[in-house]
Amino acid sequence: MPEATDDLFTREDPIFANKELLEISHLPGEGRIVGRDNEISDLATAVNPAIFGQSPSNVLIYGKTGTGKSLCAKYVSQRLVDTAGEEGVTATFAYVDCAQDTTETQAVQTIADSVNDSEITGIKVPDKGLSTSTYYKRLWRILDQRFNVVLIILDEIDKLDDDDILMQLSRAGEAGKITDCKLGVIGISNKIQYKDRMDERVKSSLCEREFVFPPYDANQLRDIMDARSDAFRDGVLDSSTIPRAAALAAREHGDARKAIDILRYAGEIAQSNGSPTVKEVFVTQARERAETDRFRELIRGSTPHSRYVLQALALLSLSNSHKDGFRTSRVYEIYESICRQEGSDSLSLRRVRDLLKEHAFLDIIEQSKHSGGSAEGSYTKHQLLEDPGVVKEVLTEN
DNA sequence: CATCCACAGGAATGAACGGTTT
DNA sequence: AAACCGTTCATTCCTGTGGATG
Repeated sequence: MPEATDDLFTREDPIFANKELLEISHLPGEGRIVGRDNEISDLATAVNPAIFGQSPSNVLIYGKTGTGKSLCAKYVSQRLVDTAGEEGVTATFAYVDCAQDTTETQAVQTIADSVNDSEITGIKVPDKGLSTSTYYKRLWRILDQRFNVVLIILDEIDKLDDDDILMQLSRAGEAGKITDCKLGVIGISNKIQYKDRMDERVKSSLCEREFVFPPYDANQLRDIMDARSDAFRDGVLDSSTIPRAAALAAREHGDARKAIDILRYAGEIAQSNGSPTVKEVFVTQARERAETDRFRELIRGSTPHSRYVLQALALLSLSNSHKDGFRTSRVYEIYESICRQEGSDSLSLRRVRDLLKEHAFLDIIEQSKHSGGSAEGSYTKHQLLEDPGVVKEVLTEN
């Protein structure tokens, strides 16, 4: 609707000039990745052979969330594909978020689907309905048909509930499943201990190279935010805003994603307050909003009972502050009463134990094992890692 | 030193569901 | 239309665990 001149809507955003720069999905272009130069060149040497159509080294990357692991992996892979193309080698890479595709079948499906082009190959990769081995067979066919080299990035590899896919991928060449195509795996994990529970055979082949990404320090975070500051209009950012946000984020976690979230929220708060500039004080409010948003995202899609369990724990933490956790039976009692209140049948104790374990895996709660006392054997205590107030608020929203 | 209790967690099972294939 | 296939959510049964108690 062009050129209408009423003042009902603001047509010029007073704060943001280019907000996409602050979206999590936004991939910074060349020269916009800050403070990861060493990591990038290390990665590049590891996968370098692919340019000549040889097998790239398999790589495992460790590092906490928001340290630029997937960013660098994607960046290097893209550059590799481009460079290989200049050398006349057809290469591609596939990115799998194992937090979403937790099972072997789903992961293979995503890989096959993302490297496929059914117009060229004539191979169809349906979303579901096929057996795992069928997906593999189609994947190998596609790869042999189309590519000389393929890189497979497995992000959050520790969320995978099986090692099977790693086995298959690492042995694909040897077992003669693929003949014309070389395959490299880049695994990304934020749990250092992940390697310990890996199958021995997989470990030796997958961990040819290992890199650890350290958290960003305050200076790097500031550079990262500076690099994206043209998301805002000129002069809108107070000079102290970014340093404040960087200091806050560095002290707490060194997570670049969270830091950028905070910056974006600060801008949105300025917007809704009608403030002409993004003031330093908005940063603190933004941090709180970032927290609740992150938590809401974390439990999105979880079943009602999974929430009740969490709610039970939140209630316990609120009424008994400064306790180092609550044992399963206590949580279960409260959970049962919440169920009665909600008018739904409660699940078995066994099931609730599993639900608690799932939350522990997502770092929403922390579990600790204890033993002692007469007739107590071993038991587990659960403690909320999030702010109980936030948890209760989000869970009782609707 | 065997017993006991309250809890942990593995294994087997199955129903419901949404999809493909032939 | 019937046969398959994988996933998720849940239950039931069963075997460990470990320190105080008699």
